[in-house]
Amino acid sequence: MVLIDLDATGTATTTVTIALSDAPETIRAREAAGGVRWIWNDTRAWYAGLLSAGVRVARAWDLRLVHALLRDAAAVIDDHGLRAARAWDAALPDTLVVDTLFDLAEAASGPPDTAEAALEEYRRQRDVIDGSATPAALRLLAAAESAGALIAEELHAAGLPWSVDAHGALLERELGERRGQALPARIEEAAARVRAALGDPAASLDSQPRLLRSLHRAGLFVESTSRWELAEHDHPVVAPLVAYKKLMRLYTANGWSWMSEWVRDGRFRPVYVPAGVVTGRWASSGGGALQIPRQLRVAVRADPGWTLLTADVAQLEPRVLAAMSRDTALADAARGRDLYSGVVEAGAVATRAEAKIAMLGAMYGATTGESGRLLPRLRRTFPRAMALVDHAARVGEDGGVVSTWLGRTSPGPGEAWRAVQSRAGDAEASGIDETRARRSARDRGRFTRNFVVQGTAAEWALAWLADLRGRLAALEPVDAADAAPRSGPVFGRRPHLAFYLHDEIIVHTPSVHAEAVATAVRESAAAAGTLLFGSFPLDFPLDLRIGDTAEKG
DNA sequence: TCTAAGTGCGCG
DNA sequence: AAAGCGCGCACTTAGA
Repeated sequence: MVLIDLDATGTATTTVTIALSDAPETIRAREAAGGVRWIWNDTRAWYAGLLSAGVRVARAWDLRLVHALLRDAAAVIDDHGLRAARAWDAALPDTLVVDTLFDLAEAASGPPDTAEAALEEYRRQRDVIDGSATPAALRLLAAAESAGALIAEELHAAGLPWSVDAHGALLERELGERRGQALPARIEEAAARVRAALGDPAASLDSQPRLLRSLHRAGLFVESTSRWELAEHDHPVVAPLVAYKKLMRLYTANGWSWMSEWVRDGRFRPVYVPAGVVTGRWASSGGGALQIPRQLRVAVRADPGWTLLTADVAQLEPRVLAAMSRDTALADAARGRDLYSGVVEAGAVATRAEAKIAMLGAMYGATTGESGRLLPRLRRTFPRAMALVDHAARVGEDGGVVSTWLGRTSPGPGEAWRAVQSRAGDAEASGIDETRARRSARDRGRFTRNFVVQGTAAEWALAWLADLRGRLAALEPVDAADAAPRSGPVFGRRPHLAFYLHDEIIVHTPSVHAEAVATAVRESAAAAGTLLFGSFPLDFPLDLRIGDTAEKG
């Protein structure tokens, strides 16, 4: 089930159904001719196999992901029966996503997999978008989402270059030698120090309730065993316990067993889940791709003859907020410099630290503490930006939905939420009912407040990635002698995205292309800003580094 | 023996 | 123990 849209403008379609067995060669040939967009039920199902067969695809339309977007989008006026087509809600189970295309022919569940169903759904999606309140934005969002789905598979196929030696050296330095079943020596030593400080040689350190009781017996009256609370007390057990937790975390989350499970052939290949978060951010499944500790960055190493380019966007979310609210004061504060310094110069607050805390508080919905205290000053200086997030919060508290810049819409309030609110409105509602209702309303308000900003930032990042992907593909591949074969047949000879995390990317590139890649990364960031926000005067400055490791500065 | 929920911590 | 959003994973205990 594959269809080809032969019309680059996308207004008319000519479709061709391709047999699975012919797919790689047919698609390779049509790609070479150009101007093609592949329409398929689920990118994961198709693209992993194509990539391992050495076939790259320029453009696609992921019916499942676009269906999910349109199902919830507030801009949709006539859904043409889309919401009732529940079969498209099903994701392909992880167990069916394998590296060979052909094993998927008999997929037992997942979205519909006939050409007829796909064509019908595609036409419906086009109709829904064309007849919506914001067709241009939704079209862009659908294209960006689909590009993201391609990129997620490509990131997995290429992988992040990972040095087992550097990782192992770090583990030995921090934990000591690996000792089979037994804990490494440094962890045992830390545990012994904790038990000595507790005066309890048998104390259990890995069970939160038991550890808490041990701490109380030793005279440390904390309410939790979290590092934050421990650090506020002056007690001989604090330092060794914090050290123990730190080492144990490294050992269990990213130790030798993580390495042997997730690093294969010099590559870390996490599974990315595009739009896995309601806001449109990506999630990941397996390998903890989105939680790799900075400490482990030393293990990210370019192949010989290759180098790594790491780039992240400075203060992406407040910049996006400035653009979507058309707040020129905030844009002025951000343009050409560190946004937080600009906020200080605008006179809103006294220090950069205050600016950061206040701005994050505005986007997350802080009400108390330093952040809450600084908010009124931010509102005075940047009224439009603050009005946008305040309004999003109010809509959420009232049970409404909010949308990102391109039209991704938040989920509605659940049945449980409504029940809590309506109970508080009953004649015989108790004070507890009212408190609970108010609190859940506020909770939801903070969610919708953040949704519009986090979600629009995710859209900007998708636009950045999609644009960059095209620029990287246009660079000359290197000779076979300079190849990095572990990056796979498609990416072994050309610069490729190797990692992505919300506002940061790592590109693995032949060294000869490093400067060209840096230019491409900068230009694509600028292009993403223009694509989303037109001529609104705001830049998206990057912190960009080139080197053989991907350590952050 | 399985699942769900709680806790804590890593990332943005 | 986070005040203030969004995640995933490891480990434990409680409950069926």
